[in-house]
Amino acid sequence: MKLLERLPRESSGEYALRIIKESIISLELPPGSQISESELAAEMGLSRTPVREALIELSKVKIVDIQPQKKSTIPLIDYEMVEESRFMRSLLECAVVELDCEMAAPADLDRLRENIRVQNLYLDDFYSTQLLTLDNEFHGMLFSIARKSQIFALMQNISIHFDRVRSMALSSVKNLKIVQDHVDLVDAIERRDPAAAKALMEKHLNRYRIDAAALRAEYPQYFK
Amino acid sequence: MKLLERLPRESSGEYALRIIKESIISLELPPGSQISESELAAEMGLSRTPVREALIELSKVKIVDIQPQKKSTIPLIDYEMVEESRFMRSLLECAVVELDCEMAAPADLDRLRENIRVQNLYLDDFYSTQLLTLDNEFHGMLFSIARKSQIFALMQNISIHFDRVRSMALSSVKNLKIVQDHVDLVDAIERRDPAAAKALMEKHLNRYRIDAAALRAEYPQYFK
DNA sequence: TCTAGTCTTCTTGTATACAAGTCTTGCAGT
DNA sequence: ACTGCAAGACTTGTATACAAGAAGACTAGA
Repeated sequence: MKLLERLPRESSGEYALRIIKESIISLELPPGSQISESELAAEMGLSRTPVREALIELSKVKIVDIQPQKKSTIPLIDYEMVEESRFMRSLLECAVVELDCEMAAPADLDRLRENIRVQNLYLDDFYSTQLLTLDNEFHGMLFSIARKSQIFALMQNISIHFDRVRSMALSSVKNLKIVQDHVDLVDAIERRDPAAAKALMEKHLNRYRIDAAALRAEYPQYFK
Repeated sequence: MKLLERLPRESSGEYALRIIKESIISLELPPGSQISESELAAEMGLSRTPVREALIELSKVKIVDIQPQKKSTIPLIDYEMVEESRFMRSLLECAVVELDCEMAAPADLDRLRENIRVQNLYLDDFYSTQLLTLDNEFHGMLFSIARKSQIFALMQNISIHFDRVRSMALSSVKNLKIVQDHVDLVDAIERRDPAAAKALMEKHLNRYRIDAAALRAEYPQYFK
């Protein structure tokens, strides 16, 4: 478990949630592994309480499996769950980019393009965590512009299933396509072309569907 | 706060969450009111811990507002949030009934019709809680049939905003229409007619949009 | 009278102690 | 050798004690 720095004014609970979430996505807490409130708390230098709160939240979206009075584990990757997560994202994101075509102000487009510019800086970097973060921010902006931030927050939770698979799959070759998708998306929004924007988003999110089959062959121990 | 019976094998935390959620929907914890972990715990005969866990979960979907070290309140009804919630439901439910048209087995249709039959028994009842529960079960079944249960669970959380408004608006006249909608929906699914099913669902969920304006006039103190 | 400061009392946040359930391990009896 | 039971070492669940921050009231001083 990699201990990141604690952000200013971040409560212990928020800190625990952030660290655990990152560790699951980065596979430092690998699928199938057993976890313990006490152990995690000790590693992070906290008490069980905030760690427990974090685990409870993660268990709500089945990214942590709490078996009362027995044990807690990081579930194996359940392809049905990944697909359910992808289905939900696809629906919501497509609807949101359509709204964006009506609602995006010039300043919004500037912010999106600035984000993409930074994405390009990290393109060749092996440390794709940065790129993942920027990607999340990009999609978050699309929701924010359409005044659907709360939905984005909710979706983030179930998307962890998705992100975990993504972090196994990301290669710099793919990254190139992904960033280009973002460019095309912003262009479509600027042209106020909802049909094109929706189609682009659908294609964009579909890039991850193909990966799963190959990954399953490569890391069979992580799959159900 | 109405104390319901504790279900068998229900943990304190689950119990607390259920009671608090019901109390918010039924307006026994009215919008704008201040709440306190200690008070709620005392009323329910529990310690702060499980109550706190429940409040944290509810605060994630902004149906409880926790101001650290200050106070916690039940937020006023925020129409933007209700609309966001309705937007999300509409999108997901419409997509799901389309799937149901392909995926529903005869046994599934039977279970749906049985639920509707019971709905009719409670039609004239003033205690619409029963009807609300049946309605939720009905929609839950639609998700389950399409193998999208996790999405339904997630959606339930943000739907509290919606349900709170619903519980102010439900009248037996409306109930009649709602139950008829359900009948029509199941018919469309049986006919394997996704276009009709989607249209019906959209109309069905739209019934609640109209209410909000009138309610705001009637209960201005509950709105932001 | 007004203002500044402090103290009391509330809140939530965190740590710790204890309860209760589950599984394993080892020992005793057959 | 095998079976059954009991003790212990885990787990998570719950209760309680304490810390820290915020807000208001009250007092002392100008």
